[in-house]
Amino acid sequence: MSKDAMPPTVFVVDDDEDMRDSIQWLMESVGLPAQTFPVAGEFLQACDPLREGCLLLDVRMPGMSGMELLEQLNACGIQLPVIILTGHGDVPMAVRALKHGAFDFIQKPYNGQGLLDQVNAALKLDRERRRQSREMSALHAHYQALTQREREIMELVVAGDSSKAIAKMLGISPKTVDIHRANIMKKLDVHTIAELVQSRLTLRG
Amino acid sequence: MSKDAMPPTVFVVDDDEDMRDSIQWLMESVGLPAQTFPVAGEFLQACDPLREGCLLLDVRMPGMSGMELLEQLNACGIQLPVIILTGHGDVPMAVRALKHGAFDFIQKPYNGQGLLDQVNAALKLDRERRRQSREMSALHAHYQALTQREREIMELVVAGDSSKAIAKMLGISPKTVDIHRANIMKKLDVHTIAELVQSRLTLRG
DNA sequence: TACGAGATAGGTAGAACTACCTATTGATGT
DNA sequence: ACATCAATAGGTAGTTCTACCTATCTCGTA
Repeated sequence: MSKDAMPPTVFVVDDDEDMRDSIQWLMESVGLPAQTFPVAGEFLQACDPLREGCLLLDVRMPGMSGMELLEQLNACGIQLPVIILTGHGDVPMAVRALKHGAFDFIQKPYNGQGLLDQVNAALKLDRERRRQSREMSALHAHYQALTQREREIMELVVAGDSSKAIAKMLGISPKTVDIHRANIMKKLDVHTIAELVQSRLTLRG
Repeated sequence: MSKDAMPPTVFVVDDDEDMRDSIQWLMESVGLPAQTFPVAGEFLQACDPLREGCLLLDVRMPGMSGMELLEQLNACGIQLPVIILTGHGDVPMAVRALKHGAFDFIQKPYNGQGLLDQVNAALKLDRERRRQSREMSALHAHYQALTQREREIMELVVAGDSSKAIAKMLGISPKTVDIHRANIMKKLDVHTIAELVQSRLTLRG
């Protein structure tokens, strides 16, 4: 089974074995595969950005703390939704976690159904993010197929310049600009200016 | 002085008069105008979306709670950055506030400089939001000038349909579609399809 | 009732775009 | 040395868009 065809997984990082086991049991009781790690570093090693899921993360642990791991994941650009689950939380810590993009901050002892609800919400968010990111990457692949000259001309077309105007700017024949335009449209698989502009704006402003 | 030319103001809602006075003193000591309210409802009445600033909000108060006010502001679409400032906060409350868009959640007794830092950050966010919103509103005003039929046709044009195709869809003459297109371009003050699509996409995805 | 706005539609002319075709030049890689 | 790709450019035909013009019909309002 290829990685991105694997089912969404609930990753758990907690130094307390009983806690890992009970969360794993809870998740699997509703059919959610869970994978547990006793230390943050181990998860970071094994972490694969292509794996779909969410992360249940303890804060106070030997070695790297949960907060550090959260910030590390941000720094790596890993978008996995993170639910902080801690027995020693306070308000400033919760604020800091949420400001760093944590999906939720829950205190132990956790409420089983409440935790499942949040896990499902987190998984839904991850699915949605990956769906959007897939749409982008298809466009992005096409965009990569463009030559330097084609990209240059594409920007001018998207900005609203006519072939004639572009030709004047670049000091080439309008005919050549038309050829480039045709190649751009073909490579990006769009058929009108409107679609071209839309796809360009979808790939960052 | 017109409302939007007024300086950014720090609004304070707290039922404790000493607290209001000390915050007001703190803000004015660094040249920030402050305006205080003893109850949430009073602020909601006086609240003007055009006034620039941020809101320092207590949670536990007679009448409407700070949390209710925060959610009320969201419901009204008022974007003012809100800093929750409370002596009786706990983790779930902080999580709830931040998830409802609060800018920060600070526990009393507050640290003077820390609070000022957050207030300044909140004011900066508000400035930035209003700058963007001003850019939109110029476009938006033009968009309001369009008739229903023109908007309908604009959507189709932006989607990449040709005049002929649009005419067929609406059961009218391509000529009429051209007339509408010309009116749209004139009213929105754009001169090419590319500009039209760009301005449309700037006004919501 | 008369006026203006909005939607409808036609004509004409020119500009711009699109889809085909061929062809040369220079760089890059096998 | 030969093949491929990128960039250049021309031709021709057909479609689409744009910019002017006039005109009718219907509504709601002054």
